[in-house]
Amino acid sequence: MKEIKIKDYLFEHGIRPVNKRVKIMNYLVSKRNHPTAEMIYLELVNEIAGLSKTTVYNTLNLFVQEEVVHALNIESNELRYDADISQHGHFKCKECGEVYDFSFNKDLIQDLRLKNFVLKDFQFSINGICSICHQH
Amino acid sequence: MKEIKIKDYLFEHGIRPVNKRVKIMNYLVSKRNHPTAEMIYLELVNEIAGLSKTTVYNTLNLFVQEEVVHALNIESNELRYDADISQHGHFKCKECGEVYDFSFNKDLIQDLRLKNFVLKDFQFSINGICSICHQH
DNA sequence: GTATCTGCAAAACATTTGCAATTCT
DNA sequence: AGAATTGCAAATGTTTTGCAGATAC
Repeated sequence: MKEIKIKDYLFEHGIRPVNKRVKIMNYLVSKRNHPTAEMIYLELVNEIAGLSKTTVYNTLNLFVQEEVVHALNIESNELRYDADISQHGHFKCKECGEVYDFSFNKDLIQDLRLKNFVLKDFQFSINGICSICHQH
Repeated sequence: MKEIKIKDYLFEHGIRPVNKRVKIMNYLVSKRNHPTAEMIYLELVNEIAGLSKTTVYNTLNLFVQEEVVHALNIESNELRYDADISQHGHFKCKECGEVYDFSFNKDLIQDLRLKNFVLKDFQFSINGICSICHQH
């Protein structure tokens, strides 16, 4: 997605597309690497003159609030961010730390205890060993 | 489960069943309320003379390491603990904050991207509105 | 008696907040 | 000009760590 498209996308979701926001969104959309705020800051601080961590946090919180980005609780000590807001789960490899997406069918949750519950946000994370690390 | 049973249970899992550990495990097993470390501390500090938060954390970390308790990433800013180590998910109500268990079948994951992956720990959390809050 | 456990205080760490300066339209 | 955004420094809140004293078996 081009930056001009991202500008439109943010604008359509009620987010003023100021430069730093566009750059951060562009990073999320093009890398698709489920980064932490720290990772985004470290990658962009050289590219964006005078970027601060506060702005990264402000921007990510705005994106989450306006629902163009999901915050992921994959690990307890850090929040990761994902611009893919379609329903999917995340697998994190204990060996290499890589995060992989996977799909699941929520219709297979059939528990009477959730009768008449309104299910809103799904967070499905699995950890283990990925196929690459498993070969060794 | 009686405290004597809990003593045996801890011992069988390689955990020396000292008094404070038995009390903390007993709390988790009898309440089944997915508490935070803070909640456990506040509930037990009156019952156990001179309990400290450090001991609560030490004990919970030991329980997680020895796999008699699961640490839950339901919310990003706090870890919750569950002595029910069977596979199940957690629903948290946005209104009342109550956490409910639900069962799921891991067959709902059908994704070729996880072929040859070793799936170890499952964390499935949903939030939304529970049936009680939804009536109002 | 020796290894383990405990608790205090301090440290670590990610994230949030207050507020003054800057920037955008 | 006026409102929104930014960034610094300080605050917050949870969890961890170092270490000396207490306790368990």
